[in-house]
Amino acid sequence: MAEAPRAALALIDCNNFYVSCERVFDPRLRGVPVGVLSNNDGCFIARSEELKALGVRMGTPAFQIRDLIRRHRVRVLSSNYALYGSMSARVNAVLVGFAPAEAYSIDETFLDLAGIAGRDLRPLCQDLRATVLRWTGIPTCVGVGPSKTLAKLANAAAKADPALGGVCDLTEPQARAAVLAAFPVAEVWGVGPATAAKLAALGITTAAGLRDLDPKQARALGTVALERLVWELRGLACLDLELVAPPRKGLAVTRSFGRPVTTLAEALEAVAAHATRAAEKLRAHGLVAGRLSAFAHTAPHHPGPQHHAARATALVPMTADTRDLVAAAGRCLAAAWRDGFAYAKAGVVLEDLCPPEAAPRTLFDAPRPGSERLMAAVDRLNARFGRGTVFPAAAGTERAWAQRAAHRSPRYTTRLDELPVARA
DNA sequence: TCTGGGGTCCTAGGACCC
DNA sequence: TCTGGGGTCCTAGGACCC
Repeated sequence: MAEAPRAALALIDCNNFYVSCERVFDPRLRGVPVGVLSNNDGCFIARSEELKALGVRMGTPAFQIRDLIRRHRVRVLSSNYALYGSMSARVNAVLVGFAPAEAYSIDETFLDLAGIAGRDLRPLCQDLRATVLRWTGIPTCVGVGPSKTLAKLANAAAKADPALGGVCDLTEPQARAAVLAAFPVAEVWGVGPATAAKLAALGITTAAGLRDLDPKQARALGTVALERLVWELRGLACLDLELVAPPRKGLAVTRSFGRPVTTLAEALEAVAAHATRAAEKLRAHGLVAGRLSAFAHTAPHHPGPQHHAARATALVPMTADTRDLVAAAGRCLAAAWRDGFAYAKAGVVLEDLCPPEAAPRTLFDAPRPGSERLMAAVDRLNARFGRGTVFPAAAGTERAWAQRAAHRSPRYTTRLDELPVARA
């Protein structure tokens, strides 16, 4: 009987992805501590190795380490998602040339190496890293294992130990034992703080400990997800590679305000702008929505009275028309609004998404005539002349509530007027 | 003064039905 | 002197991920 092909999944993870993207286009950022901030210039969401070495943790609020930033001349950047999204597409374009691929997140891709398994995979993985680096400028690490969870774990091991040269292969059970015994269970993919605490109470602190937990006990302790994790750590793949992206279920546009908002009029403007952006995203996916909710809430970190204003409504008929979504969002927020609070954040969430041809027909609520053609024209104008060229009046022009983004780099790869310039 | 945004999956519990 | 059992659907909230 022929032996079944050995399962081998590779996870390619870009190193310090956002920082690496910035460094591709600005060499002055190389070799110095660099951090990229979240929206609103709030906290650090990407750090160069030099910044990690200074002890700056993921998610640290920028204002808390102002001193350290000045002392060590940390280069601080606002996030530039147009650049990162486009660089991510470049990396994936390289990877799909190697093997069937699942783009898991903006900086991680799984590859199915089963067809190539049975020989040493390390030279292939090194070739893959070198090709991505040469063609995109982005450094990566590669982890290989018989399941997604073990591939993730192998990747973390490759990142942690420079001696491995950026590649760690855990397909062989002998290779796994030592790595799992040294790997903190709290860092296993799928184990968050709540589960880690429950496991610690049982004396389980390493990935090896979780692997050896009775699957039934794992299910009782957590959920079916924790039981699956035990099997995955034992080398049994429970999570399939998703070569075709599953249909999207929901979509949200939420933003903190640049400063506290106290009036309904201002919050309505913000929510109209968010609904406008949500409608654009919805149409870009070729979908319509059946349900919308809008919210505004106060800042949970701040003292003072807290309030979370939120309402949802059905969209009948289902729609992707900016005018419908802006109107629905405004009605929801106005209905939920209470005066007397300092609101910090607002958003619009769309759910029950489906392609228009799958949307139920309604007898009495006909869709707006000409909606599709009008929206297509608006999208074309905004694509050609820049986002925000055409927008509903309700979204306002003052935008005093808008976010800070004081340090954004140019959109090198997606805007002609922001192309990098080389002087020779 | 200053603490992100956008997703998915799972479960419990209520409403409702036969 | 005593109130079934089982099924589906929906929603809210928790947990986790990047």
